[in-house]
Amino acid sequence: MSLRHAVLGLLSSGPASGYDLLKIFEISLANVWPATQSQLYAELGRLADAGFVAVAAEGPRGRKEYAITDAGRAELHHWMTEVEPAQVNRSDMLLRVFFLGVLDPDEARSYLHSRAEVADQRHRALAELREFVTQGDDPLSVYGLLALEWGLRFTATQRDWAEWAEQEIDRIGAREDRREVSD
Amino acid sequence: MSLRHAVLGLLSSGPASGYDLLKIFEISLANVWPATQSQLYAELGRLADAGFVAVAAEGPRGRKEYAITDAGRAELHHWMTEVEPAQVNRSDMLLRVFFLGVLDPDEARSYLHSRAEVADQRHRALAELREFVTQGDDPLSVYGLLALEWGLRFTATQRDWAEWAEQEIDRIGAREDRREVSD
DNA sequence: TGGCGACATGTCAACAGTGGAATGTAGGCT
DNA sequence: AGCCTACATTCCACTGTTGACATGTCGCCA
Repeated sequence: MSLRHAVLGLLSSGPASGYDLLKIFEISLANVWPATQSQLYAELGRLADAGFVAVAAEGPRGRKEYAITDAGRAELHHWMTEVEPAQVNRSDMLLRVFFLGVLDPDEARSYLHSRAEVADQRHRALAELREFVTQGDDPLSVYGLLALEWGLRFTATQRDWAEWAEQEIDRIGAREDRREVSD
Repeated sequence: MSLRHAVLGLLSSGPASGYDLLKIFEISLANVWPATQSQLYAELGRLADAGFVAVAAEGPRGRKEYAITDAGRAELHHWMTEVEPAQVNRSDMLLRVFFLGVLDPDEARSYLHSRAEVADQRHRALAELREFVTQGDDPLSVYGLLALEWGLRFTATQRDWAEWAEQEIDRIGAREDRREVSD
């Protein structure tokens, strides 16, 4: 049920159409809570039925501008302050780690190496984005920068872990070799 | 479609019933890829239809032991080596950060403070788990320890970030106060 | 003025995940 | 012998997510 709160959150800083929201989802929320167009329009409909948003204006091409209502603001506030964020986040990246034993050591190392590279790339992309964003003036909201910092730290941790884990595979191999000799 | 690979991965180290697998999901995979009983049994059925697993033995109480087939092993290997892990992971924790502006500074700080505390608790629980696991002998597979280390690092990063962000809220407040004075 | 690209919304089928209910059996303890 | 617990499976309704398809319009530029 977080899509609905993402929409309420976006509308909390001003009215927008489904189309507008879709753009914002693609740009700023893409790495946190991606949403497709079908989902978005459907959610706007449900939100309107529930009285959390209302059509504030109609424009050309059937454009409907939605604005958040007081009930919507209350719901958003409630979600922000009273609802515990989910504690588990599924990760197919980590799921594979559990089964690394089905690969041979070279493949396992290669998997971890790729994780490190991907994390490093994402880290550098975010660093560049921050550069870009802090230079211009008003830019991404202040809170967007907190999220960006999270991404920076997270990708760095991920990269370092993957590099460590890759070396760990070697150490495991060495350990098993010794055991074979002593057997 | 990762549930199916989680099941294949578990079956790759030996046959098990749906009930057995459910236990394993609750214990070792709970933090990586949680699954419910209904999902599991349904997936086992589909996997059997697809020829990736087969009923190896039937036991008391209608127990069916499933074993992975060669086709299943091939599918698992393919998924491990050829399929790119998802790069985005939805996070309602981070989604809220984007909208921290709708809260007043006290509430925002409190939100971040809770995140730091939860992360710290989880960190300590994992540290204890590792203690427990590395003391006994064979324990969690070696690769499980890589995942555990990931959790340790991730929770530490999360805690540190949340503590930093909490202070950042103060700095933002101070900055805006100065601006008000100069206006 | 003709057409293209961006604007804009809506619908549908399929799959994935959640939570709960129903049902029944085997084995161990008293 | 009876009962309780753990074992074990199946089904269902609901929600959330994806991707594709369908449809139409406005405004600008050649």
